Order: sequence, then structure tokens, then C-alpha cells
Amino acid sequence: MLHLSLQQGDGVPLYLQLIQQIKHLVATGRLAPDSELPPVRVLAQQLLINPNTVVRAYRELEIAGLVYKRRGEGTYVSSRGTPYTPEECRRILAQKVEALLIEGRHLGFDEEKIIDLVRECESDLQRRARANEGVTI
Amino acid sequence: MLHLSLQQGDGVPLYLQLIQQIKHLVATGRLAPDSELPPVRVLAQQLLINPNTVVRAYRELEIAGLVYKRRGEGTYVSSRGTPYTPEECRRILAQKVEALLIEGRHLGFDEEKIIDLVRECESDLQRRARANEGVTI
DNA sequence: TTCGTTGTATCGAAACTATAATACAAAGAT
DNA sequence: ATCTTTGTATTATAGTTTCGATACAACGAA
Repeated sequence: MLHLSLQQGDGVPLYLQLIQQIKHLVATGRLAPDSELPPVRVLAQQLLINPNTVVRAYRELEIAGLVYKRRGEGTYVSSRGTPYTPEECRRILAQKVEALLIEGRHLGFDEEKIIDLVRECESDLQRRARANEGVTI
Repeated sequence: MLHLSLQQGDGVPLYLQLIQQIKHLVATGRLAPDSELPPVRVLAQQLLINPNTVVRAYRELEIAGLVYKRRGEGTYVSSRGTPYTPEECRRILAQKVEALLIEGRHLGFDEEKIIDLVRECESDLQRRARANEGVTI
């Protein structure tokens, strides 16, 4: 079973929350490559949101290269990586890292503390992925 | 002189861009503690946006603890840190780090590559801060 | 074919963002 | 006290984004 939970009205659009959580599930292995995502309507009903919101999330995930769709069949987790070039990937991530460092500095976290946090979060992700090994939808 | 440039219609609200860029200026030392930010009306005119938009950015920066205001005088960069407790800071950052790791994984960056990127971005920030040392508004 | 499934496209309502105009309040300078 | 400068608050309005209701189109199975 998918563990998705969206919060309405917290400032973050539903479709973005959905994208982030699906990315999370893929990254932690809870959604294996080529496994099928729930149909638009089913997921919409489970989450009590509009099918169009799911459509938008799936479409952007497809653009990002995380899923592929077959009309009349379904939406599947892509087994191939990102469609971006290595340089593009680097630039995209560097922007996010810089934002993180700035935010961290304001919260009293210097470079080393941030790196420590990165290591801890990574361990955490891996541990959670292991605990859910093999569990798809 | 402040180097602020906002882009209208790129999806990111102006007030958020303003917040991010001011955070950036503070983090890189281009805005020193206790230095004065431009008056609401002046900054609005320079950026060709509405004063209310600047008001909103300043207000949220104040809530975040980055600036303080004195009515009738102006808005100043706070010399004290965040108003959050250390645990809150940690939780806020951990969430962002986790999002970064997930994004990185999808883009082919593992933990070590991310950490390398963190070090590089930090150096970059420091270098840029040095190059602008002493330059305020 | 016909049916049921899947994703797609379009339109409208609601919420959010940005703007404008205006009036107000607090502090310092004269 | 008065003026100027600063931030604050209110109201109205337009544009954009987000979300939802509905009808449509492609694909496979019976």
C-alpha cells in the first residue's frame, strides 16, 4: 500500500506534494522501476482530491523522466534515469544546495553541520528503504 | 548598491523572490547586521513593484527573525539569529536535506557527490561574500 | 464490435498574488 | 508644534494559479 498523505491549505499545492511524495517513494525503493502507479481516478479517490490534480503530478513526473505512461494502460515508474544532461543535473542541484546553505546559515548551521546532517538523513533514508524492501503498490 | 532582480511571471511570487534574495545578501555578508534596508517605498520604486509586495517580504523576514523594524525609522538586518529553537532548526533543515537527497538521487548524485557539491557551493558562497566585503546599501 | 479501462482536454470556480489608492501611526528633525 | 520620514492598515481590483466537474480519446479484453 502506498503511504501518501496530502495536506490541504498549508501553502504547498497538492500537485507538488504529490510529486514530492512519489519521488520519495521511488527514491526509497518503495516504488520499484516499471511498477505501475495507481490509475489517476483511483489515486484521486484514495486521496480525496480531484483526478486533474493527479494528472498534473503524473505529467510533471513524466517530464522529469520519473514515470512513463501508456495510454489506455497506465502509468509506470521509469527504469531509466533523468533526461537531463550531467551538467544540467549539476546546475539544478547546485541551486538547491546553495539555497540550503543559506537557509542553514540563518539557522546556525555551518558547512560541517550541514554535511553531518546530510549523512544522517542519508542513513535515515536508506534505513527506511530497507525496512520497506520489496513493498510496492 | 543592492543587486536585486526580480522576474515576473516565472511562477515564483515576487515577495518570495525578494525574501530569498535578501536572505542571500545577508548570508553572503553583503548586508551586514544592523545595516538598514531600503524603505518600503524606495525599494518598491527601484524594483518597479508595489510597496505592498515589499511590505509582505519585510514582514515575513521579520517573522523569520532576519530583520527588525523601528517604526518611523526603518528596517534593519538583525544581528541576532533565528528565533527558532535548535531542535526546530534541525527539523526544518533535515526536511530540506532529505528533499535534496531525493532529488539528487533521481539526478544520479549519491551521498558523496552531494557532499562534494555542498563543499563547492560553500566555497563559492564564501568567495562571493569576500568579493563584496563591506559593500552594503 | 462493444465494453471497461486508461490517460487527455476543456471549462469554470476558488484561492492566491500583485497592484493601486488611500488613510493612519510612530519617530526624529526643525 | 509642525514637517518629513518611516512603517502599518484597509479596500478594491485584476491577473494567475490551483483545483474540480465533465466530456473526450486511445488501448486492450471479451
